[in-house]
Amino acid sequence: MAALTPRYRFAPSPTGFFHVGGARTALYNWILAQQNDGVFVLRVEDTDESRNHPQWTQGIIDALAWIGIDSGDPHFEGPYFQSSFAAQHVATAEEIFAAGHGYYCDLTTEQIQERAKASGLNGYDGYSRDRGLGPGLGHVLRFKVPTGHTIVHDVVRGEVEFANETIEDFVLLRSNGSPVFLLANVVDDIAMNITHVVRAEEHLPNTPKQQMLWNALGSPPPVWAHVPVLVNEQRKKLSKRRDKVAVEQYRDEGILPRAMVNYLMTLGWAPHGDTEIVPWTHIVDEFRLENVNHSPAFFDIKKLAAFNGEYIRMMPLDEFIDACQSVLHSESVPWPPENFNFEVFAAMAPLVQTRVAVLSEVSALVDFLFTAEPPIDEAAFTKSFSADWALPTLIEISKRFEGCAWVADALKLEVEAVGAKHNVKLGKLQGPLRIAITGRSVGTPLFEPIELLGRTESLRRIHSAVQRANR
RNA sequence: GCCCCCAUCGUCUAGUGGCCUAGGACACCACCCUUUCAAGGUGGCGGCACGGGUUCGAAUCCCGUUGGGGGUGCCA
Repeated sequence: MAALTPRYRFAPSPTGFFHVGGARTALYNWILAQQNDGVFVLRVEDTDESRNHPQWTQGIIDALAWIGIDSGDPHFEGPYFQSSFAAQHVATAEEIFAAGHGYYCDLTTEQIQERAKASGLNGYDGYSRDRGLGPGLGHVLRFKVPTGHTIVHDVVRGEVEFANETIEDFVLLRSNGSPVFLLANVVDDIAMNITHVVRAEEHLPNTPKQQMLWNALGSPPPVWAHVPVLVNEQRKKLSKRRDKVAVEQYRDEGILPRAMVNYLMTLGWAPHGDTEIVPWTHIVDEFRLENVNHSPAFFDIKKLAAFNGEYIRMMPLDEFIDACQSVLHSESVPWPPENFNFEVFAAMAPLVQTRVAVLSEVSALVDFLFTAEPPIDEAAFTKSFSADWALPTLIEISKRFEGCAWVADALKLEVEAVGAKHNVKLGKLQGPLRIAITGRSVGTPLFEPIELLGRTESLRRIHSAVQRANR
């Protein structure tokens, strides 16, 4: 007998953007497919065709590509659209009915609730099981849940046992004849020879229903694995409404895909050893589904940013400069500004690289070099010039700057000389100068950018600040 | 209500009965370095939810309690 090719399905819903929780599950499936020489099957899940927009699916594929899941790879298959198999879903439901595993029911939701209230029991009581109803207007097809127990063998959690009596006869076909998600899912999984279903924990309570369906259709159920969900600070499942969850958003802010992937993999799982920053190949070698944690994990943006900072600092300089190109923008300054100069930026890049965690922070460190009139932080300005030595020393510095050699080291020496004279340390003394040049009180080392800015412009800014302080 | 899952520093985790005085990472704090801010270095703070068992021995196994989450749709 030929060995069965393992097939892992990744089944996101077609909502315009891609969820970080989904990204992690995708990664798990992708790693498993690679480890076992299997196939990663992408199926976009919605029984309602009107929601299958091509651009949404493309968004999912782009996001997958960003985190390193390549749709051109031989291990990648799809995308498939669940809604395009609707006819098959209905036909299968009818098979189930014909085989005696289902029955039609004409009760409305209100009637079911009334019966439940009257009997004191929960949910639907199986009222129509033996009424012999056929398909018809207002009739739903329900699955006849057998007696006994259903045991779900889960790679992550072990055996989970459900008493079938606690599971009501669930709907397969709506009264308008359309199939429900639960059924569509199983039919598609069987049709696509799916062998492993790795998905979020929230699906665990529905798994016995799906497993019954697999059995009713004469197929051995797949290997199940329910991984913990990602939660917000309130410990609630990450929600698109409340939380910042779009992978694309992190991409646009300058999170590096390697950092994102590495961070995501440390939620619910950890590589061996004392360091969590590990290369992707290492993760692929070491990851085991059996070792995935059982409890929900908080998606910590601060830690993500810290990982990203590490990855930024690991980059060779030219790669860093290159990565900056795509994200150089800021809200206050249109980017790239008129007088953007690549050479100048490249000269600044080494000073910037250790000072950002996210690439979008880059512009705020260099924008003053490329704008005619950098906006001035008023509060910082006032504070910097409050010392009695501030204005006189700055004037003195500007005088010295008029004649000295225009290189960073020389500029620094001039400022230090003024400091020695007034008995003010360089760290303090450079405050007013920094505000004058950059408009801010913190930033990269000062003298390199002053050199890059040039004598004329630097002096102009200093004079302008002196005037402002005099007002 | 009913069903299911979960429980180690603030957070993410290591831990699979003795290597645990519970290890690491992020965050936080202090110091060093320093041209502000970072980066880097050193150190610090901080945890096995609770109660019963089992065992010579429990973070680890069992039961219960409490707390959290999820599911329970003619949503996906």
